Amino acid sequence: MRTSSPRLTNTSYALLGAIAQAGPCSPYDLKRVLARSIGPLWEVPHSQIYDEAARLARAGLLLEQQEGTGRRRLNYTITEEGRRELLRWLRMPSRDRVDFRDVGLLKLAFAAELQPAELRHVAGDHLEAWTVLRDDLTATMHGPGAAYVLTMVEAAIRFWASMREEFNEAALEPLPEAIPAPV
Amino acid sequence: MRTSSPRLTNTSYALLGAIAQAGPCSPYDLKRVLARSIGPLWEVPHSQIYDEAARLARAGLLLEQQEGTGRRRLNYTITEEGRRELLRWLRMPSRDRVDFRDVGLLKLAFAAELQPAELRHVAGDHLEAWTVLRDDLTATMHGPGAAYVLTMVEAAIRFWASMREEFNEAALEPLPEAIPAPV
DNA sequence: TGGGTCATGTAACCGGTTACATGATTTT
DNA sequence: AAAATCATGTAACCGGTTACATGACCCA
Repeated sequence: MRTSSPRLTNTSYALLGAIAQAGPCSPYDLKRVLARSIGPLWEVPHSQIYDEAARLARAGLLLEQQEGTGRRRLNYTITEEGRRELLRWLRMPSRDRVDFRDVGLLKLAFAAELQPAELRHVAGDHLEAWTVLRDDLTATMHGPGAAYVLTMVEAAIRFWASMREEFNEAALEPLPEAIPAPV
Repeated sequence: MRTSSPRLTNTSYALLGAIAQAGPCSPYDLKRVLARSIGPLWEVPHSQIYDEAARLARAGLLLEQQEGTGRRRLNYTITEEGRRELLRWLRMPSRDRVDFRDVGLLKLAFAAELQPAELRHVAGDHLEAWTVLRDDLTATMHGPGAAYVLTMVEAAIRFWASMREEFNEAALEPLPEAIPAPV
């Protein structure tokens, strides 16, 4: 049992946490558990789940077992060592940067050359996208993480809504007239 | 001039936008412009800026010129084609997923095994980190993106603050007594 | 029993990260 | 003129993404 693993990533802990939470899992189960607890703002593609689970098994943090019959799929169980590592990480201060990668932020930052009407359109676009996202995760996410993510999503929705209003008004206002030259 | 480029990434548009906004730039200038407009929630390491700027130049979207004297550093200017591509992207509906990768979300999702006191500690940790981040970006970020990011950061701060309160109260409450057996 | 979706995997590529390294400027 | 920091680059590695592919199960 290899106990010295080549550095665990956040994805590693996501898997450890999911298995600790849900019990023995197939990779597909893991995908579903993660969808419920982490949600669509931090997706882990299934191909990565296969890789990462195998890696964690090699590191001795998961136990890998293959079904003897039928689909012969792999099943993973957390080991005592895995649970210890998860708890250690949970208690450890978090030092990682937060990433908030939203194309809306990029566009906003560099949209100086767009007309107000175009900006309103951009804002409407993103308002729509965030609203769809909210409905999606309201339906699919559960647990303590959901409340956090919802908080953030609602904040984004309020922001884009007010931004659209702002440019609505801007678009309705007549363009500033040239100041008449004093006689 | 190669006009068919191998797919532009968000990072590509970040650089295009930065140069459109700030005029001719050295890679180091770009780093600073991005720090101001995109901020610390979407960092682009300087090594990547060098690579990406060279790629954009090969694609004909930036013009690369080397100083003839002194440090002989590279300077980039946006081309007409680059500006067109930037505008095209700005006007295009955004289809990319938003990524919100916050270790706090992970810990929250899988912290079921922690004691209330430990959870309070986690919440305090993240409240502190987000507060530091807010002060940082208040001082360093400027432009329309800053307001958006601030909105999100303030939401996170409110969330973690209320979460810490919640577990404070939980910790203050006496543990539920065993119900006295009826006589 | 055939079509669709669920489930499971493999493989190649590449953007991005991390680490190394050094020259130019500024400060003390 | 030494130290510190600013500025600039290179290079290797690897996690993560994308694309390919196939077998099992369900339902009409």
